Amino acid sequence: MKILVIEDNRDIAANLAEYFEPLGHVLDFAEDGLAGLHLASTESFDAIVLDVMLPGLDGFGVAKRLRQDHGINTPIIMLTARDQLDDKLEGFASGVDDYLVKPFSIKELEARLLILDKHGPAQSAESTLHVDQLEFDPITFTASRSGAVLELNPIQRKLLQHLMRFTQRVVTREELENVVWGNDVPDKDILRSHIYSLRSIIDKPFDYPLLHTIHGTGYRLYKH
Amino acid sequence: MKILVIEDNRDIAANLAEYFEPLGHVLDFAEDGLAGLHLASTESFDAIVLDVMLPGLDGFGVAKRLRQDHGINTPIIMLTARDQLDDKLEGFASGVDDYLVKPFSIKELEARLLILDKHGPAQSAESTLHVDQLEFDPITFTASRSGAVLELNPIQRKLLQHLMRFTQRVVTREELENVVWGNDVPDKDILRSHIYSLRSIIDKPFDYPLLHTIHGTGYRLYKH
DNA sequence: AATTCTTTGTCAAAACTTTGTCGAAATTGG
DNA sequence: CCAATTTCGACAAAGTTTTGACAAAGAATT
Repeated sequence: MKILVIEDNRDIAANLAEYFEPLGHVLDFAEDGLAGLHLASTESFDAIVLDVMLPGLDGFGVAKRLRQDHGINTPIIMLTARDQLDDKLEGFASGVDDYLVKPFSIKELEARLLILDKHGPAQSAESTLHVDQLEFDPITFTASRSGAVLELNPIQRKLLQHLMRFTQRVVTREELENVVWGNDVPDKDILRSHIYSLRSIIDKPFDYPLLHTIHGTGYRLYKH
Repeated sequence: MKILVIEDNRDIAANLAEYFEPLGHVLDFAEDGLAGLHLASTESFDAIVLDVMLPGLDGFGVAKRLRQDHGINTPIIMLTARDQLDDKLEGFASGVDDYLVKPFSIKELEARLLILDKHGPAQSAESTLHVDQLEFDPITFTASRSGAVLELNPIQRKLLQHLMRFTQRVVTREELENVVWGNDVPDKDILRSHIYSLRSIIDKPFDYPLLHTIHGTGYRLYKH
């Protein structure tokens, strides 16, 4: 497993390294929120261990920005101090998958990391998305426009789901690329092809388009 | 949602309360099997979270007596330790609706509770399952399509049962693998073979297929 | 308003991945 | 030991993703 540890306390970081590296895991470290955010959004990890208290950008900020600005859904385990228990709620709201209260047993951390690795980030039951005549049900993976069923392949599905979730704002190309390929984005132009094929399914057969290009930035899905 | 938590570990109970109560759910707690049984049979809950290991009457006993002696079919999610996975079958036989292996991510529990809430106790493991012309009786383990009896071996049975229980959503390969083999999944390609043999029994002899492939993800059993 | 430059759209063929098929070998349980 | 079940492997079929070349649209510069 490749794990990113965002933690400013060097003792804790060193302990984690000592325990996990001999087990064959690869750890990367960041000592503050911004450095962590940068690493997390440019490289690909199986999990992120994130302290709440960090110099500069705190843990919530990191989690929120990773999820919202970069479309990255690598599982995150948050470390909180016992007197910050209320923070857990804020943590879950910012997209954290699990938390541990400090001081924690390193074995417990290991167990939870393994669970996240195996089951992936728990997608809490999402409900059907609507944008004008468009409908997408993330449970059955069925999409339709004005009642007509749309056949989507996996990439088109991911793009549509993300665009529908954030219909109220412009979605950047980079963000879409992260949603589809994680941090291993293949080539600059490939997204264009997929947007084209998505359009030919969700827009072309209908009266007016819903997927609009924001030149120089990205796309936005909405009724004009 | 009103949820009964039957769990003797106070840390776990406290964590559940901290996470779920601010979300607007109401939790009741019991610290042993008998107390849980009493609460569950005198009050009404939307779901029960039940630990296997309890002082006195264990989780299976609670589930069995709730279902059999009290006729209560409130959805039950069972919490099992990692080394008790083999108990799963016993659990389903006692009327448990779903499982989580400890330690678990609280978000995963939330997701499963929401699913049970949405699809209700009608989906409980004990009642006959119907999907279009397909029928499966989980008590006698007999399956039929349009009245014709289908002979299934154990793996085919588990696959069909799971697919029928979750007919309303896409079931991932990984999930099916876990259902059949627990956490010791043998090899990537074996599930394919079993799906093939399941299809040749439940679909091939009939007019139209019910088991559909969701490319890149898994399968879904439904009438198109 | 014409030119150049950059970004985005279009499309089909090639490369690649995932899934289906089925016989044979290995394993399991009565 | 035998019969049923499960695993395994190899190839075929189906489906998906990438690639590249050119066209069209939009922005910037003169």
